[in-house]
Amino acid sequence: MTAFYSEHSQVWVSVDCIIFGFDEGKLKILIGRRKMDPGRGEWSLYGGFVRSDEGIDDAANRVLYELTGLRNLFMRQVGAFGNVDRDPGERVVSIAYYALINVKDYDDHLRKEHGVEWVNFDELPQLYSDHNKMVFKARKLMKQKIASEPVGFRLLPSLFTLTQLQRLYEAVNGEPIDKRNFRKRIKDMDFIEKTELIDKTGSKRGAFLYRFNKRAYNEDTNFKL
Amino acid sequence: MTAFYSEHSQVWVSVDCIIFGFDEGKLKILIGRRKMDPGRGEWSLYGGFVRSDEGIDDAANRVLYELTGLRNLFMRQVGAFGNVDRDPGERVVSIAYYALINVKDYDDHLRKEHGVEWVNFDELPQLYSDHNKMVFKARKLMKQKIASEPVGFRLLPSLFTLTQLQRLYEAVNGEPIDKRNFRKRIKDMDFIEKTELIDKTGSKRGAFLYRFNKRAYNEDTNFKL
DNA sequence: TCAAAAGTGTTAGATTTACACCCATGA
DNA sequence: TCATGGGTGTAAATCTAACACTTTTGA
Repeated sequence: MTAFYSEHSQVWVSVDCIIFGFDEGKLKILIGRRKMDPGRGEWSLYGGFVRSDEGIDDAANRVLYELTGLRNLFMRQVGAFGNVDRDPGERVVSIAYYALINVKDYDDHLRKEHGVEWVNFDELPQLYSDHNKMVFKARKLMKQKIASEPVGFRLLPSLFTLTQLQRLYEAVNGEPIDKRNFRKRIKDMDFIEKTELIDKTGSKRGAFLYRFNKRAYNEDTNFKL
Repeated sequence: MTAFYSEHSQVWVSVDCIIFGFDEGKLKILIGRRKMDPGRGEWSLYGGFVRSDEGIDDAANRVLYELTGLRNLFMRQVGAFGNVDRDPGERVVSIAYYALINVKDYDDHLRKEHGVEWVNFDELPQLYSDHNKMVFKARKLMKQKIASEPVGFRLLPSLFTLTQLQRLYEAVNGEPIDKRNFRKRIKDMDFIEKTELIDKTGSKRGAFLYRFNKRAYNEDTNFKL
């Protein structure tokens, strides 16, 4: 190690994950009670320390995998949080990431093993340290992202009805959307494919199921909801 | 220190600054030749290590102040960059920040002392380590920010002509703007105040100087350029 | 038979874009 | 006098938002 480095001090670096889900028409996030000191028992995001042999994105992916058993989740960095006193124990800089998952893909048994729960986004309790700040920023970025790229599908099953899709966008935007205008816009998006399958769980009449065609999207390029 | 922390490894954390300026109708950023190993002699962003007794935002502000002698610059975090091998020497996670400054506010003597130069944004050379990635992301965020909040003024003198303002927005967006439509939009923004002062440096006829009124903006709330 | 969700077009208003000429001045 | 940048309005096109009724079917 050269003198250039050694004259400076090192800190711990961790990652914290804001995991968004969508269920029963509501936006949710995954939180749990902290099992260690400091802050034992407080509501908290799930996280972990970055190891010396892994990049920060790799660390976030590892932590997400440990928690959910899922790979290739949609994940984006929220930013670094590094106030001196943010961690009551030691100096820790934490890098927040948000991820979008389909609630149904997450094995409920595994979820309970980790002691985490889906809570409604707008009934979020106070969280450990600066986690509320992280969640706030994650939400803002996620909202922007979903409005400009078709990643909302990551929160739904691979087959979904237009009403489900509308409810999702309503939950993300926090305001109701006109049904006819919404469907008109969807019809213009060639990468949302209608199938011949019908979902009967949401209504007596039944609704057509749609699917997102990633290939068609890549060719397309225009998105605006 | 509790066992909880000590079983994990620490890393160095640094900040790197993408400093945007606007001069002669072009968007510029401030870079210099690295004066230390590793990477001595390569073009690089200006940065520094985060100290154990300062937050990361404080570190960025300190580094900006060291370099420019300016306080209260408009500054935002770009994100954390933490690939294992991003720094050829040791494991360093770096947090990038971008700042907007008025080129004329930066004392040229001080600039030379630090050995940094204003280079045209679209003639950027290859930079040290992952600094090009940082610049790319900073540019994207800055563009978004300037389109949604009136912070572009931070790149101009406090008195400016409408043509200067238009050139700035053109440089940021990378495409020409219709003069009449632009001025129409500006007229609707009450927080851009016309003064009685006239700038004769840009034309024979002279052009009215305008100023940004922050107070009027805060009351206003609507911005869209 | 009726409650509940699915599905479907049109129109007015707002926003955005395109476009061309006269003005004032210093060289 | 002429070259240069400063300043101004209108009309067409596009986009957005508002709005109500019919269909299907299980309970």
